[in-house]
Amino acid sequence: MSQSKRYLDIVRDIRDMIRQEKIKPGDRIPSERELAETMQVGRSTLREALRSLELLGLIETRRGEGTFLSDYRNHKLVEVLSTFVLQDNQSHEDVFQTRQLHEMAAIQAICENEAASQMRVWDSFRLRLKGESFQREDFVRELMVLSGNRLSLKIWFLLKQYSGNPYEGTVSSEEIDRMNDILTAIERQDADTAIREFKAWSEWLQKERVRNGNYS
Amino acid sequence: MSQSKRYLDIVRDIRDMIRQEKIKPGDRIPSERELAETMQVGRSTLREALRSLELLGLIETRRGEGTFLSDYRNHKLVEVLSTFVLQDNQSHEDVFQTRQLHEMAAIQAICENEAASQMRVWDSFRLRLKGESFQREDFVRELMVLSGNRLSLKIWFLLKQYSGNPYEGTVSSEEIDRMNDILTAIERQDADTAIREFKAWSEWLQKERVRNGNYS
DNA sequence: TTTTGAAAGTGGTCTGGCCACTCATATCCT
DNA sequence: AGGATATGAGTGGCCAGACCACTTTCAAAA
Repeated sequence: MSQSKRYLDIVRDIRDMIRQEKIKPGDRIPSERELAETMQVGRSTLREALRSLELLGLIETRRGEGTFLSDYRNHKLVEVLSTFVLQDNQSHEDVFQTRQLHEMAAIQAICENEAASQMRVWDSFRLRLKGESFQREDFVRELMVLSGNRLSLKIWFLLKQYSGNPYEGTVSSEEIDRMNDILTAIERQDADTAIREFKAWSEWLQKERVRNGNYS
Repeated sequence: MSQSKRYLDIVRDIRDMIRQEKIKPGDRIPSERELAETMQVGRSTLREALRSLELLGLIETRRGEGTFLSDYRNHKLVEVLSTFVLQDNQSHEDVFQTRQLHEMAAIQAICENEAASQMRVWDSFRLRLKGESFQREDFVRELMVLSGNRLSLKIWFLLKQYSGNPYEGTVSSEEIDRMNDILTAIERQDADTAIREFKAWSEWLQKERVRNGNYS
């Protein structure tokens, strides 16, 4: 099996090892020399696999200390991929649309959930909206979390990074009004309105970014 | 600058080289030995960078031939999603909802696209619907493709596999009626109806699977 | 007890080599 | 002459061994 490409087997083996041995983020994994021997493979080949995993942000290596399993939320993947891939307008558009798709679906889910739409979260939101340092991203992330779909949340998280911090910065006074409208619609479980308002804000923000040339 | 981690510099250098020399997808990039020399770096280090890029799907290496720049659109974003995000215990429900989400969004996109909703594809569909061997999966996949969002298509494909062939089998006569309704709605660009009908079918099918215990 | 420094362990890198494979070219046989 | 075959150059895949730079540890020295 697996004709050529030993390093790919190693990537898989390491992944399996991490699962089976229940290695948690932050834990140390065996040294390169040790792994190379147990896997019956040259150290350079093993390193090719490790470097790949490191570029993905799955592991973190510290000279003189060892190799550690890192928190997957810190992956550098998006950085690398975006610098290579995002020259393509179609890709850029696809990412935006897909991200927006998950966001709107989250709002839909929240509105359909009787309990969620009556939570105190909304009051808390409004309070924070008045504060100085309310970040756009907090607003959207909270919505994603409240949707209850963890898979969707994770996909959204990756896409967000991939498109280069689309929600960077704090909200302006105009945006506060928009957000209040969205929250109000959610509270009365009016999904259509909430989504329409959100979409309008989302696309306004996107145009704003393009105008300011906020691309990497 | 960039103390330690030469291979990261190389990743960047290669990217710059690709841009400046206007290397297009499918083109061949210099050999490992050649690159190593021009970049004043050992071949093993150079290889670590190349393997990383390969794992991301940015380049393609063929033994005996060389290294080639691969199509940006083949980036491994979704594959990464699968290994890093899908690995932990996700409920079937999350996967189902997210898959359905992408499907409904595809229908929405098709309906909003004037050209797509007037394509001949629909006639072709109807013809095939009458045939014996019409697979459920063909129907949905075609919709995903027609949506035009390749990223969404990839995510859908992944989720479909992950949930164990939800569209296995051929359509029954009852389903043919459902599908005809969906197609008709799409043709008159009635997204709401099309989505509602699709959702009904999708959830009916899901219940059918649960009843038959068709889980992987 | 505190400081120091040597040793062990680790990742980072390079060199040089061998193998397996592809391809273009030259050569040989019919 | 034309088609099959052998050869050699070029390429990626892999390995062993060697340094280097760095962090940790712990025992010896102050």
